[in-house]
Amino acid sequence: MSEDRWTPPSVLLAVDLVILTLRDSLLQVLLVERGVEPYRGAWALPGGFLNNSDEGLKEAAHRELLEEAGLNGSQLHLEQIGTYGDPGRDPRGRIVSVAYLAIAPGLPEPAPGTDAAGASWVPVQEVLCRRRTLAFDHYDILVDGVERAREKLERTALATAFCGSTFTIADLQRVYEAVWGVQLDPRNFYRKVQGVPGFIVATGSVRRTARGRPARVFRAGPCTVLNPPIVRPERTGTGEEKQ
Amino acid sequence: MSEDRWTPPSVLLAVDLVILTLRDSLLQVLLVERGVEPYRGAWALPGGFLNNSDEGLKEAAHRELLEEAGLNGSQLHLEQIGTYGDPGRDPRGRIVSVAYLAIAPGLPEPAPGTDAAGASWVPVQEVLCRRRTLAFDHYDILVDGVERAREKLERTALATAFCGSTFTIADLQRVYEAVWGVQLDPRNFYRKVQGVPGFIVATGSVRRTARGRPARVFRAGPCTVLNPPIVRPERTGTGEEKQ
DNA sequence: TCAAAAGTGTTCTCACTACACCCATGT
DNA sequence: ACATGGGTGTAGTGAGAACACTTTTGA
Repeated sequence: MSEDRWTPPSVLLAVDLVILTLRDSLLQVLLVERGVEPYRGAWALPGGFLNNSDEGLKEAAHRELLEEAGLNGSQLHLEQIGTYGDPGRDPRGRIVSVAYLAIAPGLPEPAPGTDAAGASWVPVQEVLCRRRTLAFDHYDILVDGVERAREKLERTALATAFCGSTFTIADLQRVYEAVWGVQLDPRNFYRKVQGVPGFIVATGSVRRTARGRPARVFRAGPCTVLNPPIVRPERTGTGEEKQ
Repeated sequence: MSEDRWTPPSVLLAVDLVILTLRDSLLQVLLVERGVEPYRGAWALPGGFLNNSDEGLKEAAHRELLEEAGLNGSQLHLEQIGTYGDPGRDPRGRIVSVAYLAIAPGLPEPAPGTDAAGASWVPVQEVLCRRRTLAFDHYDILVDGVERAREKLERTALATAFCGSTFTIADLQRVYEAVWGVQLDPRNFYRKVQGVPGFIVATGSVRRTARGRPARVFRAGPCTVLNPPIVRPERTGTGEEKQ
């Protein structure tokens, strides 16, 4: 505990983003193609270094969100996943990265044409199945981020962050099904979601679709913590746990 | 994404520890009395700066665990809580701190006489009730750490980390009761714990106490994830939710 | 009139709670 | 004998799964 006279080493601090959304009823993540070494040409999570010494961590995450994905931070779910600081995780030197999870409502446009032209949405399954590899330890970060999202769907109103300002219960169900990778019974889901006080509130209007009865339209309610929770069905050992 | 020619600012990286244990059937945390400015004389979580640029984050946590608490890291639960990096959280300058949660079995000796003489175990309740204040943002870190421990008791075998290598089911129950701050039915707890395959395994021997029937002795089983989980009884609104 | 999607009612099952009860020990 | 804590049996309760059924729309 002799912290006098000796100056501790300083490290470079970066922020990486796991930005999830729902597109074509699929859970997708925003990836960028790296334009510089190392891992030039490989896919990676969007991110970057802290701007200056006065920038907060979450503040930096918001800035990267805007710069690299064109997403305006306000009214967008953003939470810290964890910090990844193994020496050797970046060949450039000692770089410690704080990872954030962001949830965006399904955007109509596929990729941001703004700043990072190489950015595009990729189905999470493609990465998880190793059909597409990521730079650095970004695979681990993505896995942790997705798992975080899966957990939080159970007990928080995170699912509404995937939807726009209004949505139907079927929309919400598609979120749960895509993130969890399961099929849910629409009838039971309907009642379960309605049974959580303050989770969703009806707007009064309905939404017409191609066919079938129009669905009531809802918006996110005041409750952020779900009580009772929407419990994820347990993957009863089909043998493909780790796959 | 113009990361050429411009060199990003570096920050000082520290590691802070929330070390929890069970003493006198109370959840306690290890605190140290600060010997230097800032916050000289105040209580704080043990921690310190990274030793050098090649030291891993978890590695640094293990080192601090040994240096400040005299706890040998091996076979000791240690997991990352999160990273706290608000500018201004430390008056000395921009210091980003990665917080770790450590769980130790109840030690017979109250405080480590080793290195940091000012260290001592303090009931978590005393801090949470603001009867004892902490330096920096260590109160927030402690709250997050305790909440993490509470959550993990439900679905992982974390509770066994509070016990020694062997324990009785009543010992385990005391862990759950202390961490959650609730009372549990011993009969139902007994069966519930036994009903989780691989959670605990009987050693065959029994432990005699002052009075009553001797209890069977167990040790931690191979399973780290509890299925079915030990569900925490919900605090049915006694009105003191946020307090 | 039919298909398709929204929304409702009802049964069954299973896990958990509560508590009565038996077992093994020290005093 | 009896107090104390360990361990077992069992009925009642409540939430969720499964699924039959009704409602409302477009074609």
